[in-house]
Amino acid sequence: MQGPTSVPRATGRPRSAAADTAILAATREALVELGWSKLTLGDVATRAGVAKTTLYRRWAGKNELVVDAVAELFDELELPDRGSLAADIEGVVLQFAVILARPETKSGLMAVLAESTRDDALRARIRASIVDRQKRLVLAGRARAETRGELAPETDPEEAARTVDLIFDMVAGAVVHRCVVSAEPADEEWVRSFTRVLLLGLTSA
Amino acid sequence: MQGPTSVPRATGRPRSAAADTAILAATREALVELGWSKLTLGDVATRAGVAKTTLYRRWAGKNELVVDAVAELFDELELPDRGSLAADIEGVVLQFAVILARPETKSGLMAVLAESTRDDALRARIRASIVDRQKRLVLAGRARAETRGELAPETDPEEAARTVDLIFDMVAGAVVHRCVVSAEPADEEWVRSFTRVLLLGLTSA
Amino acid sequence: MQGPTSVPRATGRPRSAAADTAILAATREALVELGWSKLTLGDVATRAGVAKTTLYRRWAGKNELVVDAVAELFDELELPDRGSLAADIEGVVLQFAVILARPETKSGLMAVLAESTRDDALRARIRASIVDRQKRLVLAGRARAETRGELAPETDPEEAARTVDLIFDMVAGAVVHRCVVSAEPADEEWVRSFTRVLLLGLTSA
Amino acid sequence: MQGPTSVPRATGRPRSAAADTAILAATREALVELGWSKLTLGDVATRAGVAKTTLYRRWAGKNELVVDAVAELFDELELPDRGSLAADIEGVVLQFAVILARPETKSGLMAVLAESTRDDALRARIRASIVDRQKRLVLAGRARAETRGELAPETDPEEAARTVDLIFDMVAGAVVHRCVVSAEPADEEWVRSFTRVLLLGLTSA
DNA sequence: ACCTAAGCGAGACGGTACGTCTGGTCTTTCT
DNA sequence: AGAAAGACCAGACGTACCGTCTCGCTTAGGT
Repeated sequence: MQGPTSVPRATGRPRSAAADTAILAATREALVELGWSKLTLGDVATRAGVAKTTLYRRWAGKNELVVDAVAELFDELELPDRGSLAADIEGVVLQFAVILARPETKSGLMAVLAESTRDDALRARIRASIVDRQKRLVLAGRARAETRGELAPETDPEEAARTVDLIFDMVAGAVVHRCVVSAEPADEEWVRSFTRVLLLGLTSA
Repeated sequence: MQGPTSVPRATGRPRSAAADTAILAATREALVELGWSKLTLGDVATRAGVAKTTLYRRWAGKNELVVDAVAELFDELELPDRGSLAADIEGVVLQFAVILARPETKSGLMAVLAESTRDDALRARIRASIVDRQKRLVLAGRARAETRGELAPETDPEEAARTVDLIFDMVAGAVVHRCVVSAEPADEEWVRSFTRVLLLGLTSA
Repeated sequence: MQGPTSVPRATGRPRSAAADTAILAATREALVELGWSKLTLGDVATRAGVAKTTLYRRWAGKNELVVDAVAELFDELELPDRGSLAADIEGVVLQFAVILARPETKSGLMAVLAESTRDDALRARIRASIVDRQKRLVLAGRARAETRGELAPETDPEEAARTVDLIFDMVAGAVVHRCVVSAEPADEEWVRSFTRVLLLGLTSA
Repeated sequence: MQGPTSVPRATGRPRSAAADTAILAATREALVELGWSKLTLGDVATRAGVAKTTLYRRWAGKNELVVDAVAELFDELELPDRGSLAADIEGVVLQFAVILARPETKSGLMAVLAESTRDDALRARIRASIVDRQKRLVLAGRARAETRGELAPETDPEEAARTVDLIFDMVAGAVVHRCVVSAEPADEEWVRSFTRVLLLGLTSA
C-alpha cells in the first residue's frame, strides 16, 4: 500500500514519514473538493505542504497515489457478530455502502477502476490494496455461519473459491451500482431486500 | 442521445449528419487504442476528418461525447425468446457481458461513471442514454415470464418498480464487477451460476 | 478604390451599393473601438448588418478593407488659399495632423503600412488610394506659390519630381512620427516650427 | 557583518539566460521569413528550441517580444566623427536607413508602432527601448558641433528640448516614410538632399 | 567535528492538450 | 445570381498540468 521502495537506505537523509501521511490526506481532501479529473498533483503537493518532487519520489503518478489514498478508507470495514448470517451480511454491506457514499471514495475508486481497464499493473495494485484485502470479510462470515450451523461446510476448495468470488462480485457490484449508477441511497431497507435475495439464492436447494 | 438541439434550423447550412456518425465512430476507435485518459478531442476530430470546432459545436466535452459513443454500443442488446425465464436471463446477461468485454465499453463506461459522481447532469445523461434505456429488457422479460406462467403478475406497481431496480443493480453490478474489477471472463459458466442464484433468490418464498 | 469586380454584371441580382457604404463605416467604427489587431471581419459584417460572404465577395481580406476604409478619411484634405506659401503649408499640415489624430486613422493606417512591408500589392494599393492621391496638394501648393511669385518655376521636371517626393516624405513622415511615435499633439505651435524649418531648408540658397 | 542586504533569496531553478538570447534571435529570424502578421509565438518557441511556456513566462505577448527583438537592432547605431556637422548627420541618417531597410526592422517596428496607437504601456515600452534610447545621437551631434563652433550653444534648455524633439521627428519620420511608404532606397543621394534641407532649415536665420 | 549522500522546497523547463477564436470557404434557402 | 445565415476546415491563441531538471539548503549516519 505504500510507495515503491520499501528498502531502507543506509545513507543520506531519510524520507519524511509525515510527508506520506500529509500527502494521502491531502489527496483525499482534494478528491472531495475537486473530484478525480480536476485533481492535480501540483495541487496535492501544495495542500500537503510538500514539493512536487517529494510526491513523485514516492508515487509514480496520479493513479497509484489515489489507489493508496482510497485503500486506507476501506480498512475500517469490520464484521461484528450480529447473531445471524443475514444480520452479519447486512451489517457489512451497510458499512460498505457508507464508505462508498463518501465522495472521495466514489470518485477515486471509480476513476482508478476505469484507468485499470487499460493498465494491468494498476489493476493488480487495486486488487492487492483494496479488493482482495476485503475478501477476508466473506471468509470470516462463512466461517462464523458454519460455526453457528447456518451453512454446511464447503468440501470442495475450488468450488468454495468460486463461490466467494461470485458473492464478492454480487455484493460489491450491486452496492457500487446502487450508489454510483442508480445514485440512490443503499440504506437499511435496500440492504435488507438485497441481502434477502442473495441469501435465498445461495441457500435454496 | 444526440447533440443539443433537435430543432431543425430554418436558415444557414445544415449540420452534417455524416460528421456525427464519423465522430462517434472515431471516438470508439480512439477509446480502443488509447483508452479514456489518453483520448483527446483533437485526436478524435482528426480521426473523424473533422475540425475541432465541429466537435465542440455538438458536444460540450469529452464526457458527453463518450456517453453518446458508448450508448450506441448497448443498443444492440436484445431479448430473444429462449423458452424459459432462466434461459432468457442467461441470454441477456451474456450479451451484456460480451458488450462489456469490449475495451471501448469498459474504458468509456467506467470513466464516465467515475466522472458522473461529481456531475449530476452527466449522471442524468448516462441514465437516460444507457441505463434506463435498457430497463426495457427487464420489463420485457418479466412480461414474457408472466405470459408463460413462470411468474405471478405483480400487483403493487411501486413494489414492482423497486424490484426492477434491485434486479438491475444486481445484474449490471455483478457483471461490471466481474469484468472490470475481477477481470475474469463472464462466460457461460459464470453466467449460469449467477443467474441461478439470482433467480432462486427472487422466486423462493 | 473599390472591391474586385468593377465590371457590372448583366444578369442576376445586382450588388447592393448600400452594403459597401455600411461595411466601410462599420470598419471605421470597429477600428475606433477595437483597433486593428482585434478587428475581425466577422464583427465588421455583423456591425454592417451583412453576411461575411458579402464582405469577402468585395474585398480580399482585412488589409484591403482597411485601406479603403481609411482612404476615405483623407479625401477631405483641401488646400484653401491662405495668402502665402507658409500659411498654405501650415494649413494643410494641420489638416493632415487632425486626420491622423483620429484613432481609426492612426490604427488603421499604421497597421496596413506595417503589413505592406511584406506585400507589394498592398503597398501599391495604399499608394494609389492614399499617398499619391494627396500629392496633388503639393503640386497645387507649388503652382499657387509660383503664381504668387514666391517660388521660381522649376525647369527640370525630373528634379521637380524628386523634390515633391522629398517634401512628401518630410511632411508626412514628421507628422506621423509626431502623432504616433512621440504621441504629442501636432498643434499649431509645432506645425509653425516645423513649417519654418522646412520652408527655410527648401528656399535657402 | 549581517548586513541589511535583503537580496531576494533566489529560490528555485534560475531562469536560463541562453533562452532569452535564443528567443530574441528566433523572433528576428521569424520576422524576416514570415513578417509580423504570420509570426506566431508557437513558431518562435519552436525555432528557439524552447517551450511556449518559457516564452510566455518572460514576455506578455507578441508586441512586447517584438519590441525587445527590434530594440537590439538599433543599438548598433553610432556617431563617428566625420569632420563636420553635415557629414555627421549624413552618417547617422544613413546608418538608420540601413537598419530600417532590413525586413525584420521594417515589419517589426511598424507593427508594434501600429499596436501602440491603442496601448499606452506598449508605446512607453517602445519609447524607452528604442526611441529615447537614440536621442543620445542627436545630443552628441549637437555637442560635437558646438565644440567645432558650427553651432552656437543653446541657452534655453526648454527650447533645446523642443528642438531635439523636432529634429527627431523630422529625421526619423522622413527616413521611415522614405523606406516604408515610398519604398524607395534612402541612399546616399537622398540622404544628402534631405540633410541639406534639414540643416539649412535649422541654421538659417 | 567533519563528510557526504540523500531528501527537501522552490520554481523553471520542454511538452501536450485544452477549449476558444478567427480566417476564409461552402452550402442552404430566400429574394 | 446575390444575399443572409451559419456550418465547415484549418490553425493560432494563451492557459494549465505533466513529469523532469536544476538550484541552494537541510538532515542524518558514518567516519
